[in-house]
Amino acid sequence: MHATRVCRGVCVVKPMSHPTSQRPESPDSAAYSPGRRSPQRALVAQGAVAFDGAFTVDELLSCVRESDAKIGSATVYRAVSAMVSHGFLEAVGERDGHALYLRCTDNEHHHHLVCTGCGTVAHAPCPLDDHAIEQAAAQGFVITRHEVNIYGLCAQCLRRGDAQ
Amino acid sequence: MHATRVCRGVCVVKPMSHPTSQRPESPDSAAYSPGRRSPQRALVAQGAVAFDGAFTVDELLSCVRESDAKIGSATVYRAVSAMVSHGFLEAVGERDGHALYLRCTDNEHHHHLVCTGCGTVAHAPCPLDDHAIEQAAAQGFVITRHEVNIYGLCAQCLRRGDAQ
DNA sequence: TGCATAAGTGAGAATGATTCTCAGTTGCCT
DNA sequence: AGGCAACTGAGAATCATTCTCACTTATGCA
Repeated sequence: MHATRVCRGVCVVKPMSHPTSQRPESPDSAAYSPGRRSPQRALVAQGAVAFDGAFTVDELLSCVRESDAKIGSATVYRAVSAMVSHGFLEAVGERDGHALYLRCTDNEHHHHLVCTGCGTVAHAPCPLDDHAIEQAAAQGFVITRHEVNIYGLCAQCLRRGDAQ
Repeated sequence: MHATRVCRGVCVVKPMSHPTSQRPESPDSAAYSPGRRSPQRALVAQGAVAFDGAFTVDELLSCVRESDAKIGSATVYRAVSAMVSHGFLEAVGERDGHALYLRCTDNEHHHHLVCTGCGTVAHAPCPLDDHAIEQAAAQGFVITRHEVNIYGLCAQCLRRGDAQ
């Protein structure tokens, strides 16, 4: 059951940069995930924060393996899953059959517009405004869940003339 | 590149019924798919029309196999893929890891609200109104593609108290 | 009609992201 | 300190979907 606030407006939040070069924050695993703290989960959280846009589990795995070469892919999948269910990460669609995730600190309910060229993300409004929900209810429907995935190209990728 | 018309309103279009009992239309394969006509593709199209709501490829396969027990699953996947790219079918999300498809004759651009209990479908408005698109453009973004999947429960399933 | 050919078919193998299993390991609570 | 549940790594398993390949068959043209 999502929040149903209308949020109009699309604003760029995160220009992409290579995640391996910096670690801007050091989030404690307790900050995003319930249960025990482990160095692996902390590394995965750090990796997620280091990405400035949408990323796949594979990309996150590569990033984390630079700090811990022996970390298993199942561990990263498990950590991502925990972070998603705890709201630290959001699923924002897919790229070439790989699920895309995003660290978004904006608590206002909204969706994301992902640049298919570089992963840069913009905010997008939620389609489920009060009007839509009322009309669904008038027909006897109760909405329980929704996914909105929007893809496009950012200014930089348009300039570079990236395909797709 | 989708149409961007705003379409407000949610209306029930298709109460679900068992697809095996009737074949309300007999669409010619030429009507939905380019290329050669084959009895298999015609059967798949008939099966798709027989469903009054969202269905998975598996369900469609079972339905079609009542007419042609030897039809291969790859054939149905290929036919569904052709129908989707020709606009005869639409992907409307997933159920238990199986993609959901829908035959919708409404040409107005909109999305669908799928009952997770029975597959009944309602129309839902598109989130990408002019305002959202303009604001994306103002940030340099060009939207190329979007997916909106909404799930809920219809009046009947709510009465029956179906879970999820 | 008869033919050429490309598109469609069926069977089964391949793919590949994700999940599961299982035997350790290790935080954390008492 | 001890107990135990949660976490980990390795690799197997899952399973929807796609691919391959040999065969069949619409369809357009001569």
